[in-house]
Amino acid sequence: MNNMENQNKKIVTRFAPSPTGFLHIGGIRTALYAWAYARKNNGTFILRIEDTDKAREVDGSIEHIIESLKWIGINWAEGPDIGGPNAPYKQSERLDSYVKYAKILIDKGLAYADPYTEEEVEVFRKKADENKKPFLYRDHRPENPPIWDGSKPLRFKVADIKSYEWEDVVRGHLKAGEEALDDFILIKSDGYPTYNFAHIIDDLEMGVTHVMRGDEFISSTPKFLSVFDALKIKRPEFVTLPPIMGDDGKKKLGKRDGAKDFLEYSKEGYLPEAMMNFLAFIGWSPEGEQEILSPEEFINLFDINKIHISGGKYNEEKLDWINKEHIKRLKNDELEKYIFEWLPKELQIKKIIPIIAERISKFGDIKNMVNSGELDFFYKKPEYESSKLIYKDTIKEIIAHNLENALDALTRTEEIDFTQDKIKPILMELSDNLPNRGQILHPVRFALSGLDKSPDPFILSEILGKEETISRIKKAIELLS
RNA sequence: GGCCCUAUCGUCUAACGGUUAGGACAUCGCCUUCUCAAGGCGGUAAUCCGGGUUCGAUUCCCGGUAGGGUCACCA
Repeated sequence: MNNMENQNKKIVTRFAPSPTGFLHIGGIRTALYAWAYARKNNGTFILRIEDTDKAREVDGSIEHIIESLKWIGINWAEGPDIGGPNAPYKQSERLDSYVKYAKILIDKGLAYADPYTEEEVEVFRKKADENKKPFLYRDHRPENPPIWDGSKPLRFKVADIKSYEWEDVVRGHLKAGEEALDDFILIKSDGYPTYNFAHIIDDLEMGVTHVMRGDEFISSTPKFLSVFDALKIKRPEFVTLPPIMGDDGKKKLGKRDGAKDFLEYSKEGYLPEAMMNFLAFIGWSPEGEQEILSPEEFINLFDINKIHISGGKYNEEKLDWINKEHIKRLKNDELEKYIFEWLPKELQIKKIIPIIAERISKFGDIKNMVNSGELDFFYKKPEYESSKLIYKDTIKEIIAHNLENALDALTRTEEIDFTQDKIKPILMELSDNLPNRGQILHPVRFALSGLDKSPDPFILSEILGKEETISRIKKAIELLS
């Protein structure tokens, strides 16, 4: 019944992080799916900040979260930075709403002040532990609780203790026994609501139709359901996302075990559209076999019914491959912009771009290329031993002779503008008469680069230009004599 | 420990009970090649175990095992 009712409604999804630090790929993935689903259905995507735990709050988190989401290309129609019809979007500014609904529950006799201290509750808990019984607060429900004045926690009173069953878009039919129900805290003694209560009220007031979140909330869903019943409000659709496991172990990815700040990927030179592509596939796959998706293609293909049930590992090798594929698809001017950002002034040569582009999987790799000195020869004459010019066991005189021929041909050619298309035939023609092309191509390449491993001599001479190419070959001949 | 959930190549996954179990990453080999990179072609490699149901189980059911989640005045 829920399903049919919601089909005619405008889709509203939200991402509701708590400002307790940076976001890692797990959080971004949750946001991505909620955003994509709303986008695909012309719905509304809301950003809400769940800042009800003042002790764990970290300064600057909200800005950091917003920056992370914006980088990957997720935008929202309503949020703390832009406002909207359901403002405010920070739970700490919505306390009136929680109190309003709390009072409704109190009036119905479905909420009461908790007279015990934390220590006293702890004693109950320990005792249950010792008896190897699950702890339930409701086993200790006070007979005559005091009037709630805000100084004590306000607890929900489960009226109807029963087994709950519900439908999850991803997991299907789920159920839990009555031990999943308890008199949990709605509003803490500091006046802030708990997640368990606040998110229900907010989702209700903001008209959220689809709740997407990790599987850690499955266990507490019966509690939410009991509140829906108490308040007589309709359940939203539950969309449980599969966990993302760490690269190494089998554990769910978390900040404690190595999950990094999402913005680190930006600093390492990954493309935001590649990150979106990568994240999209951790927990979902489309119908076809296409693996490289633009943001538009992803939104178009996204289907919550194809979200996976079981968790997948975070695989950085796959990320690198996806990123490389996205680099290949970049327009020339975009590619230049990205690559030049990582290059020192003297290496910001247009012609060097394809050489670099096909050798990296992320732009941060350029840093290693620069630091290793393997690009220096583009602006600096190479230093090397003359023996390095020798190809296999070819005798020195032949190498020198071949270099002379190359020099001669390149000097006499009428081409002023050296391009690899023009240089290649010239050198290849010379090499045709040789027992092995390496006898001329190797010394030429080495004369130009001074490196065991480098791009081919044709592209090198194009980048270096006629004058520099000829000069370096001359120098090699001198070294051999 | 109680409750809940999950299980296909090393990894991510596809396969509305009938497929030589498909694809991708990684890996290996070959081709192209003076080296590197890129590219092309190909190979190795999987249904956790045990019972059922069925003419026929990767697929449905039960049990085991393994893994994950959760049992807060955290979200």
